[in-house]
Amino acid sequence: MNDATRAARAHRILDVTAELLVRHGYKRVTIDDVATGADIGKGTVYLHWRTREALFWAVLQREAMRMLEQLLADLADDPGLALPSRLMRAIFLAASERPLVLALLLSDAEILGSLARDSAVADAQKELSGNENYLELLAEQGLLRPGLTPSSAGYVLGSVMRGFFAETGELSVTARADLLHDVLHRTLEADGAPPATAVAALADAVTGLFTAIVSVQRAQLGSAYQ
Amino acid sequence: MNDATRAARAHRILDVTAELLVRHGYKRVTIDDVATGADIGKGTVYLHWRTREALFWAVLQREAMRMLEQLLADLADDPGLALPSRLMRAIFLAASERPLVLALLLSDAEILGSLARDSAVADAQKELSGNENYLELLAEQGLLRPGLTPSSAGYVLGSVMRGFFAETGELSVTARADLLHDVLHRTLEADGAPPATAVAALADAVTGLFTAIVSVQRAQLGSAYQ
DNA sequence: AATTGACTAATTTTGAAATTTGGTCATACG
DNA sequence: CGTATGACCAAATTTCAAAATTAGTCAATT
Repeated sequence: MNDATRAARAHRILDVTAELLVRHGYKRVTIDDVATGADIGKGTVYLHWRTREALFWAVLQREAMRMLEQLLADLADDPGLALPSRLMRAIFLAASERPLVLALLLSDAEILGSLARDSAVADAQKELSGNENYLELLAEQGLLRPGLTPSSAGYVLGSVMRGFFAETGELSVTARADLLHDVLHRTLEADGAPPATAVAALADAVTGLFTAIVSVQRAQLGSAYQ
Repeated sequence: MNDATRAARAHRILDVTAELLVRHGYKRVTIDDVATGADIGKGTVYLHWRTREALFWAVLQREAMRMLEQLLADLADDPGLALPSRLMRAIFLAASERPLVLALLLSDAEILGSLARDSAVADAQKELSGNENYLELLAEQGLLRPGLTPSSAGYVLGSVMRGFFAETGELSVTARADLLHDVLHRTLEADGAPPATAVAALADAVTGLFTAIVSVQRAQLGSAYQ
């Protein structure tokens, strides 16, 4: 079997697993279900992933990666999207239409199961709601509101993201996303239009950061991807 | 037995229960433990509360009430404390030194047990992190930033409060409280110093609101209180 | 009249047996 | 050949009934 066929099968397995995870939750998805759903034998699943956890984690990684790839594409057209208010609004919207990414960010025990207590999952959560490098970057480019340290800004960013993801009112997703933008813009960013050079530098750095994450994930997915 | 002695005993029971709840969590606190700790018979506990849940709920109510009473005292000296940024900062600080109020706001299942799924608890959570009346009040007094509806402001207030309570970084409690103040001030409040008359009216209304809550709770606590 | 703790019904815990499921690998297959 | 498979086994989970604990009551006691 060639690499392309093998990768296609890996993706079919991930598709089935993702579907089952969203529909039934971590505990109720068995490897037998996955194998049956993908029309293959159970042993074949283990030709791609060593354990059940590794398979489920690969599903989450692929979802997060797809979101990052979309963000990378948007970022290429519009560097201003790298600013925290706009970036977090975009992440909020993109995550809202991806149940598994949402589950990841909300630590949904029903869907994540034992992965909810995994350190890799904790890392991914941090990564997606403002990591340290990103905040240092903002500070370096003078894009942080004067008086804010990267650490304070990080706490605010983390808290606000967590709160907005967790709180589900009657408002539409876009209305909530716009409010998130407002809060972060007024709270974290300096007054006035940011200098285009700083924004460009930030966008480059964010692009590099996201690309690095995507590469690491792609490597971990191994031959299962592409 | 006169009312004062009876109330004193009720408070002793609540003291013991509060202590045990914080130390051991909901599931591990038995009525026998409480009775023994308060040096009375088990039946005596039931002379004050009909069920175990009612006793535990009374503990939480008393804690929340004490916090509100402190806020009412502070509010009397300083009407500006009724503004959302300052009020939520005060609630954040006051709750942070009250483990049971913190558990209430964080829906801590370990400490709240089955109460975590109680509707009265959900109501109390809403009450303490910005209720609807409060937001209407802000709107009426023109203290909300132009463009914000009470419902949008309510969503922001709820999300931000939830996020700040849940997120525990390396920052000190006061640093986090100050950041909470900043976020809410910049996000919810109109620019410039608020008119003293509006602030006074708001403070009066908030005082009325809190007093009403305290009265209701006091009534529910019944002869157990005062 | 107020308090109590022995008592009971209901809930929770325990543990062992039965079932399910993750992971392996000798066999079948193309 | 190398790849895919499902019968197989150990480990984990579920089941279920017996044992233990505990919420709530109330006749006896103070």
